[in-house]
Amino acid sequence: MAAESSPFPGRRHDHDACISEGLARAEEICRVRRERLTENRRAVLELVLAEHQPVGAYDILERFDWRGRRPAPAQIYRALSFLETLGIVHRIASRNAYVACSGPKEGHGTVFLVCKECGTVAEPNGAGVGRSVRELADVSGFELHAHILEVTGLCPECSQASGV
Amino acid sequence: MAAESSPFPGRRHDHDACISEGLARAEEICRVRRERLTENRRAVLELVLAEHQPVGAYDILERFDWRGRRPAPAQIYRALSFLETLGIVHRIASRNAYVACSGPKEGHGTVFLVCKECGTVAEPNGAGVGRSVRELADVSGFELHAHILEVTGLCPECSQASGV
DNA sequence: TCGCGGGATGATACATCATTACGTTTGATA
DNA sequence: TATCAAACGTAATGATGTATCATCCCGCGA
Repeated sequence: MAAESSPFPGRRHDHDACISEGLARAEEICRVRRERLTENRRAVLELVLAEHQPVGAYDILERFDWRGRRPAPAQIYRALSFLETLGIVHRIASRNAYVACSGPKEGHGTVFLVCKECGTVAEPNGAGVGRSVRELADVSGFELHAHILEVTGLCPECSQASGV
Repeated sequence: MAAESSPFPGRRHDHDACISEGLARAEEICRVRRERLTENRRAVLELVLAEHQPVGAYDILERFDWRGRRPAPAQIYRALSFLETLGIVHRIASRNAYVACSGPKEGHGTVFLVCKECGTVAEPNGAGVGRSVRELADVSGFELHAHILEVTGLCPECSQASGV
């Protein structure tokens, strides 16, 4: 049952589907917000979507060889911050790296499970944590604006591989 | 009652006491663990304790003018990571900066309330959040090792000043 | 007290991550 | 098609964090 509700992508999931879903979501959000998903932004998003591990901006830069040209860091960062405002890419502060949002679940973008072993990042439903955070803020007299929780440990697969 | 249990240091708290308590704790921990609180480490700790705002490593570097010499970054980082292993300094990843631990409460080092306005960081009791995180990890099949929650918003004083 | 060994330091260089500045291009729209 | 704001291309620079290695210092045993 844990496996069923696990937010981790299985070893053998259809990754092409992840990518096309991610792109489709981006297009939809841009359409609604009347923003432009330019070639640059789309290319950066594809490179972030390509893995479930967080990717550094300079990693993207290296992999980015769009028509033989090679962009400067600023270009990558511009695309990344645009994609962040759209909520389809999140920054993992503890790693100075970026991951694609795994879906528009409740509390998405607030909780990240980061595997120490394989680096995979999962984004579980953060509703429960969200409640705890609101309580805590209330009690502390703190006016809550946002929160991010980064959890480190071992993902189901790496945990099995090492522990058992 | 919110004020009573607020983890934020009041405007007029005895800050010298904060500093000497912090140093005393560090000495005690070092004594127990048979580690050395060298002059460097103590100097860095004092500079981190000097404020309730997170301090960047290079800020420390600038303020550090120990007998006219000027240390290199590595020295600051070495002291900081030592102090982190002791648990008396914590890194605020979202700010690339460091704060002194406000005390050995339950769940200390796991939750930080960061004021957008004045930058003050408070470290509330993270037990409730800790439970949510364990539940979440369980459900996700994730082997939990550590977690850090960074909450942004307005501290009680800034909230009063701006909102009301 | 001497000297040995491991941890801490001092110093240089370098690696990595991110932003600023500014002129040019592009695309929506009036 | 003229216009203007947004996005791009490019160079430079700033901010943060590590690697390396010779040297120093302190606790500890002879």
